[in-house]
Amino acid sequence: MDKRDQIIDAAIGLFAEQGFDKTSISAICEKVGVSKGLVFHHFKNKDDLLREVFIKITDIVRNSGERSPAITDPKARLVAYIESIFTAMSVPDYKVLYQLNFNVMVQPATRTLLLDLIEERVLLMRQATEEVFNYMGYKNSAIVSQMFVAEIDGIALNYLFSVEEFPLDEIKTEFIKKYT
Amino acid sequence: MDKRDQIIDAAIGLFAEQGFDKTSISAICEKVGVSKGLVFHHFKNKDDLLREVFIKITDIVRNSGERSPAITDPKARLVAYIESIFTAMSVPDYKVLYQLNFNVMVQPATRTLLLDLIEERVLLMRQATEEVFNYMGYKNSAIVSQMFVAEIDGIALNYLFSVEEFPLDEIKTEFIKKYT
Amino acid sequence: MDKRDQIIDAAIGLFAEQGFDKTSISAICEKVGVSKGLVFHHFKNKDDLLREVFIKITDIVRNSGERSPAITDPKARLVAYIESIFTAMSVPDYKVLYQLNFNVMVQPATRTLLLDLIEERVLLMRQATEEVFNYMGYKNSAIVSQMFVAEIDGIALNYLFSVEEFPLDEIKTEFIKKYT
Amino acid sequence: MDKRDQIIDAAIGLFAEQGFDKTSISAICEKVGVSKGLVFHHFKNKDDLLREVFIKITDIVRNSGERSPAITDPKARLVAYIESIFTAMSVPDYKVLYQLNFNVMVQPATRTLLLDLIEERVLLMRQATEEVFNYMGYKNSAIVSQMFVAEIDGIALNYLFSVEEFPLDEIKTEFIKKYT
DNA sequence: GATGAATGAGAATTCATTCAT
DNA sequence: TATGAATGAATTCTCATTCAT
Repeated sequence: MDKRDQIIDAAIGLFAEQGFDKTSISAICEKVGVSKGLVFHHFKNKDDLLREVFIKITDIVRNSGERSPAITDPKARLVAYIESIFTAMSVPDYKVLYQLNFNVMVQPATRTLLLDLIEERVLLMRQATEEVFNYMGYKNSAIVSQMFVAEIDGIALNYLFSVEEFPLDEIKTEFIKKYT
Repeated sequence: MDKRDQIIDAAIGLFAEQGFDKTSISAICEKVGVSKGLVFHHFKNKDDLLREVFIKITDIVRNSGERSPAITDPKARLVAYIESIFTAMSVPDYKVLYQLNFNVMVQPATRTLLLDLIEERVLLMRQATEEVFNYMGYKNSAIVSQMFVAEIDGIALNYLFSVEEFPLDEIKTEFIKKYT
Repeated sequence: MDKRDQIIDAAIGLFAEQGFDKTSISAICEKVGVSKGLVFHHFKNKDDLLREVFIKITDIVRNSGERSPAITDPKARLVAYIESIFTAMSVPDYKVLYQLNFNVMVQPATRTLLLDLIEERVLLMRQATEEVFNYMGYKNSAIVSQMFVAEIDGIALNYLFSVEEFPLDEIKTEFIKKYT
Repeated sequence: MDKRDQIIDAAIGLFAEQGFDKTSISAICEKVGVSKGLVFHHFKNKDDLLREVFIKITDIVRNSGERSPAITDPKARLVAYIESIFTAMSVPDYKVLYQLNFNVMVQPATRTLLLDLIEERVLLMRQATEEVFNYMGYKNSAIVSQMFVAEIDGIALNYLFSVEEFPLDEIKTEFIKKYT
């Protein structure tokens, strides 16, 4: 794999684990085994690297979402949708992405930096959700899906950052019940 | 007001606005008009200051929550509870606290630092919520209130950090509908 | 002497010897025996240090110029004036200041940075010169003194940066002859 | 034109505008549209490039000076000589060369690097000047021409780097008057 | 001739923290 | 309590230069 890609991947991991600010370029270099110079050869600065990281994550999320099979029953489709989300949340590889996501959205500095990319991603998720709710015949699907997305965010947040064990499965069951 | 308290207050504001990492001790000193020496006279180090900040916020939250009047009707009580939460969210003074809260919880370094205090606060909120659901006769009030808290978190997150305008009132209405 | 002043003095020497760009903060620190941190404690950044250096030099020049005795004969006064300038040029302590001066004025980046201070100093010198020429009864003393100052600059430049030996005394004699 | 020549030309422009130190090889590459590798293929290092730049400028100056027509009257010849110098100073294309010249002569590092080339050029100018003064019958033409060259330098310096408008024409008139 | 990935040395700057006063 | 000089470690970033292709 390309050194440039290796750097991005290492950055994804470290940014997620330690946060953007607490991750030094040196740490990334050590992980990949390249010089600091190379990072600045490929990326204008640290902020630029973060943007590229964010773009790559969005791509991963986008591509992973496309394998939903064609389910015709509206209710079954919603259930499948919710389940795919909860599954993604608990896959180790994806956990990291979620963590990074929150990290970056909540931090004022990084948030500003990525505002356009965040907006793009939010839209992406809202559209996918709205479609499902439309298919179920909701009249106020716009509001409902905005709430739905928010709630999923909250559950992910509590799951990923909970102090004690988080009963994801029970929550999922309850969540599905509420929406069907 | 005590210089010590002034420092804590300034820190709350700056930590919320810029994040813990991006806020330098110097910036706090400038805002309050004291020397760096004084900050380290009152607080062992920057981490210690953050803990004091977090403790003060928990106190504010705790005290603000106690003025709920005794409502006897279960459903009305839940509605009042939800409404008090949504109201708190939108009061400017409290917004800052929420922001700081997310900031600190999502950042691995600060999260570790405050783990015990976070746990205490989470418990506090969960108990208050569980009581309301118990009163409504929920059998699985433990799970439901955990989900409820998570969802509130998500809504707060989306409200506070949304790119576009967030329709808090419509979401509130929909949210109440779902739980009653 | 104050550490701050020591830093400025060391900077004057090194900036003159090596040029502003080629002088690292580390080099200054080594010369004075302080940490890099201290330099940035006293000066906002390297540019700021340069400004303080320039201000100090202007002060030195200003104070050194005031000891001209009251000579009544116009011609004698001009000669004394020219001689004081040529003397200053050749005193080792002052040589450094001249060198730094040229260095900083010719370099686009530093020039821009110091524009206001340079202007102030140029005015200072022009006024002193114009007074002397006025006293001699020149009608176009404005132009003549501007030319005079320019010529002095040129002579200093050639003297300070000449490849071979520069016959300062002969030039002085010739220069005086031309103006009297 | 040769890529090598294009690089030199771009370097002349950038070195003059920003100074040698502040001009990165990358900047030159961008301007010409070539890779960094190519620059180091043609020039041993950045210092070598500067030498080539200086050599090219000396050539330009040398060639431009040769078109002086044969004037027999000594005084007229001096006036023509002075006028050709003042004219050169104000032609935009030449201004850049003068600027670069000062830049490089005053900066200790570059000065050392180019010492032999500078000496050659200084000699060139001094000889041309001395010839004119000899033709006018000056006995001490060596000293006079050294002073003359210095003064011209000073006037150029003040003209090129003056804060306010510099009255080049009036100065020229006055300058000619003084020497005739 | 020509490219561009890769390096390594060094630069400015930031910042928590200590300590003498 | 209160100040502010002083430190040292870490961090981002720049840049000339090399080298395989």
